[in-house]
Amino acid sequence: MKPVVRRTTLAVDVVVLSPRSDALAVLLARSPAGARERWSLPWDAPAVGEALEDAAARIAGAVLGAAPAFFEQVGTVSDTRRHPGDAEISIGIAALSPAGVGEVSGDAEWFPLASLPTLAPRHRTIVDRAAAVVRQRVDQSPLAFRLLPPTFTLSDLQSVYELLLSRRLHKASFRRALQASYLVEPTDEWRSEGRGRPAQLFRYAPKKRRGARRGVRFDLFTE
Amino acid sequence: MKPVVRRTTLAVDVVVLSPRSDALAVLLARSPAGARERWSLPWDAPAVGEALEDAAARIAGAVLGAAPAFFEQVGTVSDTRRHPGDAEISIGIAALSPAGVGEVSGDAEWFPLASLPTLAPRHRTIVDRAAAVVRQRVDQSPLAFRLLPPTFTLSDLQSVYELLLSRRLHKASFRRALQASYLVEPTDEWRSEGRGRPAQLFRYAPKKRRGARRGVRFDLFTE
DNA sequence: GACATTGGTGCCGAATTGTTACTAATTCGC
DNA sequence: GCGAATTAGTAACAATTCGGCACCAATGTC
Repeated sequence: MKPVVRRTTLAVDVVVLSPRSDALAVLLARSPAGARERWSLPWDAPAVGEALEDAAARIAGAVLGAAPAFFEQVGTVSDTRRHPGDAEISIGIAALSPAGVGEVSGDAEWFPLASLPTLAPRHRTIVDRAAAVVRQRVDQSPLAFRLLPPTFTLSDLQSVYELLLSRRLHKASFRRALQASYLVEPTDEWRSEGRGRPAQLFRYAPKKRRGARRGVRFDLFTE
Repeated sequence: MKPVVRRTTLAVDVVVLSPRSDALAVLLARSPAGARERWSLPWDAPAVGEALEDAAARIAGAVLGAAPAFFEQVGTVSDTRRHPGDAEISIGIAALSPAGVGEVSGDAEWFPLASLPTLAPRHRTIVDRAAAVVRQRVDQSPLAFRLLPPTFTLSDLQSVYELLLSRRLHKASFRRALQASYLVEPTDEWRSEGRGRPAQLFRYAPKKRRGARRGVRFDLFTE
């Protein structure tokens, strides 16, 4: 039996994540009148010939006012859970946007991940997958740097990691590991945030990594 | 502007991976006459209402003779690289099958990852992504156990990890880490492989994991 | 029975990690 | 002005983990 392709309906659903007021937040768009839920993820169909990440950039940009800097697929779903546009197939894409970037239009709003409004069931699934993927990949990929502006303090960076991992980290250990990784370099600027000692600003500038081959870590299993 | 879904053509492309003759191998199907390449990944469209992993199980099962035990999406592609059935959208799914399982039909064959025949460009992309995803997730998910039969020796397990990671591991460290993880339990069976001391057989039986919270690992970045 | 081969463990020095404590530079309140 | 509060950054130490080596165990081969 020769395989054949099938025609179906398709949507790209984008989970824009950004640190807002000390929590990891998702950008939701107000649904058009008559929808079952008041809020939904930004979504649309990709244009003909448009790459999926380009579609995600366009969709996120329309709501955020600026295109996020980083995209990652978090899974394609085809189950029976309802999609706002009744697409059979949804491609879920996480987009990371630095804190403070973008001018959210009146039809959109940031919601902390921990207190989302009701979403269409498929959108709820995609948000959960996006959060899981981001948390899983945070120490294999420089995701945290995509949630920060080009220059940042080490305390900023640590805060982002604490948001993503949902736990406190030890300052000295964090900085020691970062130092050893040659991922950041200091600038000659300093930021004064009001009270406290001013902090030096760093930028993400990964250097030559000598192969830091480590043993197998069985203790990182998530299932 | 209200978003709308778009109709498109869809295929599920499956990368069946299994250790065969001391290498990680991919199962390829002989292409029908007239195709540009002699070999291709097993693929088909999902049936209406069929979940993607179910479709992957059906597609892999038809070629392998037995359904693999584990599936994981490795990315959906919509670029212009050619698909054997000219699908606009391909959903790539990795399937892991234990060594020795299945009776490959005459129309299929195992190829070591390192020496694949020419594939349609999109299939080549999907194979590369599958290999990358499996290698990245090998110490976050019990993938290696899905490439082994229900009982196995610790040397078998270490060999699979070495195949997946493409490097040698230290025996004592490997076993120490495994011991501490409570992922396997011994059976009372032993296997004699000809020469050498017989090895005890173990089975995958993950126990209560006390939260082994570790620090951030900047040295695992892959890009 | 010596030897080769594979399985499995004990031990030790080196490297890494978690923690506590300390110093540094600034603002705030008086 | 000056000490308390606050945030940044580092030193030093103890505990743990890791990699390598050596060794013992059990089997087949000659």
